[in-house]
Amino acid sequence: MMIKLNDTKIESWISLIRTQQFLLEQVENDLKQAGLPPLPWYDVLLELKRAPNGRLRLNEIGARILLEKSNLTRLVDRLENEMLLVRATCDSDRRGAYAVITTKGRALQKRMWPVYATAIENHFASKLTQQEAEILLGLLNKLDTSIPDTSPSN
Amino acid sequence: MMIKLNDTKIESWISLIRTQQFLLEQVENDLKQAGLPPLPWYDVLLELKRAPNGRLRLNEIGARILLEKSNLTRLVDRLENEMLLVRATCDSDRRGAYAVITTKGRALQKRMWPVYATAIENHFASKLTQQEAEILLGLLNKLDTSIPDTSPSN
DNA sequence: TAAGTATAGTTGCAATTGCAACGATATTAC
DNA sequence: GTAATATCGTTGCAATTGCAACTATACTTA
Repeated sequence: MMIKLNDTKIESWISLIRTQQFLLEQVENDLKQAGLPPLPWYDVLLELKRAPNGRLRLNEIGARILLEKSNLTRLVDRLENEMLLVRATCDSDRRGAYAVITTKGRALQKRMWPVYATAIENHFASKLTQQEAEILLGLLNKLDTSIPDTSPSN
Repeated sequence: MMIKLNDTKIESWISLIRTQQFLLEQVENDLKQAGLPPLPWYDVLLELKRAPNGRLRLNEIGARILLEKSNLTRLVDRLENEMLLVRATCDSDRRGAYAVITTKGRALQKRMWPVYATAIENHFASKLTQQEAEILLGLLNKLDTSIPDTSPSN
């Protein structure tokens, strides 16, 4: 069963893990240097901002960003404490809760994006040509048969 | 400064983050299902196994696998508690410590590899042709100008 | 409609992480 | 040689994560 697993494939697996970890650290670091909160905050705010009425079930957020539901609960807690979003009850399904982005939340998302974008550019995008980025994207898409899609993230 | 950052590049950035996170979760999960410890344990054991005399400065381990030094200290603590390695003092630099893999440590590494390899095959390698893996590796290498190298990992 | 099962979100707890401070050496510059 | 500085590894602490248990509500099936 391991017949097909050769060195190149192992190397690219390791490289995928390490490179992502390394780049993510750099980007998180840039955010921190700029006095901004970590990336998961951005992810949540962005998803909310994009959603109609700036509201999404916790549920749906969890599907978009890869996050355990208990961790999401607490991430939302933190954002709510900072008044970046508020929770709203859901009438159609009373087990559920909405998260609704606030003006303050929208402002923070807006403030984070240029820093995030610059970090992506510096640590990632500047190292690839346009064509290479396309190829990379294609390969990554082959790898995740089951991940929710990812549209441009500003 | 953001002139060059277009949607394809953003998408491939996001996809890199998500895909790696997703795949890593799957692989960690397989390890756990098999009753085996998490990947960082394997990484340390593998580096030690490869090193001459099965010994490495904590220092050097930290350089090979991406890990904060305080986290490494504690990871080594855990492995030492399980007697998978032992610490040894370093005479040439008395601030430092060696980690030395034990027979039990070598055995665990050997036991983990087939499970890890199968997981890599199932979640990653099987989704790429040989040629695609090579291209991916090439692109990833362009992205990390500064990561310590990664040779085949069995 | 009642019983059984599934799902949404929360909570408690233990394990892991990240960060800053520290002690002990090494290294550098004078 | 000695003071200043840097590095190695450890520790304390706060924040984050992962997991399992739990409450409340929804769905399914008979």
